[in-house]
Amino acid sequence: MITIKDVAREAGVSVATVSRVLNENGYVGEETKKKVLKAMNSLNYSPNEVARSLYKRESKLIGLLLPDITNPFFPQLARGIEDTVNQSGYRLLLGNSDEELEKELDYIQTFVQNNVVGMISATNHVDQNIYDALQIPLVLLDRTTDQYPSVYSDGREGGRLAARTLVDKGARRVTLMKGPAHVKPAQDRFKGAVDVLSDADIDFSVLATTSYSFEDAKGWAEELFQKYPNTDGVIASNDIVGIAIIHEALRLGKRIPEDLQIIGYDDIPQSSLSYPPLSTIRQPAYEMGQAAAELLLQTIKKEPGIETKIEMPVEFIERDTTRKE
Amino acid sequence: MITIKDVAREAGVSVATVSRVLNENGYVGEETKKKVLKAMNSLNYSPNEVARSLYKRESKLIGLLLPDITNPFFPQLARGIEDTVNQSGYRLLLGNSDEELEKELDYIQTFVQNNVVGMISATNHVDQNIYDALQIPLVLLDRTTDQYPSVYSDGREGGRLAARTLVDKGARRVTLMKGPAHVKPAQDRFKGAVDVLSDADIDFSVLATTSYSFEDAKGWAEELFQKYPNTDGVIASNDIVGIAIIHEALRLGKRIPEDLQIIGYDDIPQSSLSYPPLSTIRQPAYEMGQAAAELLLQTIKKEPGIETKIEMPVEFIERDTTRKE
DNA sequence: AAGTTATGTGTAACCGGTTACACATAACAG
DNA sequence: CTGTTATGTGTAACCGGTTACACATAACTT
Repeated sequence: MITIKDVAREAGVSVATVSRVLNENGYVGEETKKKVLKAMNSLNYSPNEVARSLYKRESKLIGLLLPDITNPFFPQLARGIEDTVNQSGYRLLLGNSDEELEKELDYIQTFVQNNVVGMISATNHVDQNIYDALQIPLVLLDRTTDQYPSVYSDGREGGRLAARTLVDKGARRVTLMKGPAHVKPAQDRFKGAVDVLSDADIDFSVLATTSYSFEDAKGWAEELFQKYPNTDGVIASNDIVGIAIIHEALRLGKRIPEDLQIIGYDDIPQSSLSYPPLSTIRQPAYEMGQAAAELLLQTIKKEPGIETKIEMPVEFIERDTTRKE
Repeated sequence: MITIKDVAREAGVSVATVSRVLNENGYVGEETKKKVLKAMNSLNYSPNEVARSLYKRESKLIGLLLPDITNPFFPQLARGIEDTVNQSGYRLLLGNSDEELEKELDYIQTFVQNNVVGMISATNHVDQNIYDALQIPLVLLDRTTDQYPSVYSDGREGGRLAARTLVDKGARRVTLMKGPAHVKPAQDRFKGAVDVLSDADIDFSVLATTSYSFEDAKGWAEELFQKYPNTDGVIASNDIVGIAIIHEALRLGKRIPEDLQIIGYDDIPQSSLSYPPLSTIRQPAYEMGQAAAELLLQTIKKEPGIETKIEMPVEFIERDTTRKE
């Protein structure tokens, strides 16, 4: 491994001078600078981040904590974050918590031990005050509290939008799927939809689901039609479940959207590829990732007067599982 | 920040003793150990990884380089890796290269600068000898070369299996979709399929695709039916494209699998949720991730006589886009 | 011309761990 | 009872960077 000492020797200067050239700070003579640069080049020097991080008590790493990257909503978030922080030279330490408090705590500890500059968390144990003692900038993503800067979409409004759309488009026996109870944004959507459905002159039933996994999605879809075979409008807890419902409905010979309208949530990439393409409430995942990353970077730089709560718009994406005018 | 010195002072011993307790090596008296443990506990001490990593020239981080986590095949790989390395106390530094050499080099440099213990790479510039100079254990995933340990599935056989299956099930005008030229495993599949199709008494055409992205998938599907409207069997370059083809075929009023059979590749989770569910060649992504992680851990521990090339089985998953007997 | 400020460079302390080495004492062997 | 080995603990060097500080010289001021 080539160290700063090797470069110093090669260039005939002290390590301090090499460090100054490296960081472009302090005074360095023009000629000296050239010599050092040449030495770095010929030795193929790459400064050790760990040493820098130790002295500065701050690495160029950002901790990213997700519930489960296997859920298609999150890869997009992650890319939005990665692409943004990379531009400022930061890299990601990734952790999946599976919504388990213990894993979450473990990852947070790892992040701290590695001197991360900041953290972005899209998990659910924020209410526990596990982040409080930390002196590290934190941005919450896809959820919000008073305490920390956060980027989220208006779940309540998304839920309302879904319900309003379905009612407007003529659904009269609506089934509302409720997402896992411990997933905060899922509850917001649910409440939003209940707001609207309660005020409308229609029947509706609620089906509670306890996970977002692919394996279970098919089961929720089956349960849905067993319990409520006559429903003519489904508000799915997310797009995966929505796609599973399309699947099951077609299997049962229902016509979409004539017999049954379906509306998803998230707008994951595969939603436009289903047949019929899934109408859904879009959360702009990539952009949310970007926004969270930018907010974190601003917090790190201690930029004054930054907006610390960024609410992203939700939007109805009309495709073919809802009726047209 | 609580350091080892604080603990030493609190326990009334030297830092060396604290370190010995921490690492459970060297001699430590029973009583002393208790005192130190108590001090650690009461101060809520968490040792700084960066300092350890500097001295040992080795961190507890593993670099993971993927083409694009947004492609649904990769989150599963990533989880397989993460879940496995976590058991040995390692964490992941994640990078997406988008198959760009420059990003790949950047990430490799970052990994080195952070003293990673090992790297897992699923990207394509392995032929360039960018990994050669590194003194860091490397495992290739989803591709293979002579030089490095690797975990991959038999693409050639997968391609053959897809073609053989389609021919057996009665397709007579097969369209073979060729994946991006720079993606090695895609070429293997292609060649395998060509092997079989060339030997069979059937017509076939080739449609070249240049990306795996969701946005483009729909375009490939459209192009497919414009160029080869009478095809009765499609070997898709992967499941995303396969799902897009189902979508387009249904839109055009084709019956699946009566008029058109489709076979995908990968078996991503959403493939079973399409309608009709997509028949496909399965690569066991999660298990491949696990295997790669285990192989890397063994390499790190310098376990002797380990198998360095692990070929995972491919398997035909029969669903409803191919005809049954 | 003397005083002040700007520029250029090196020495050594520091970041928070790990460990080689020195030293002391206890346990054991013959 | 002395020599050897095992056990327990502390001091200080080390990992590879960054930077406070000291010092020297050059460039301005007035």
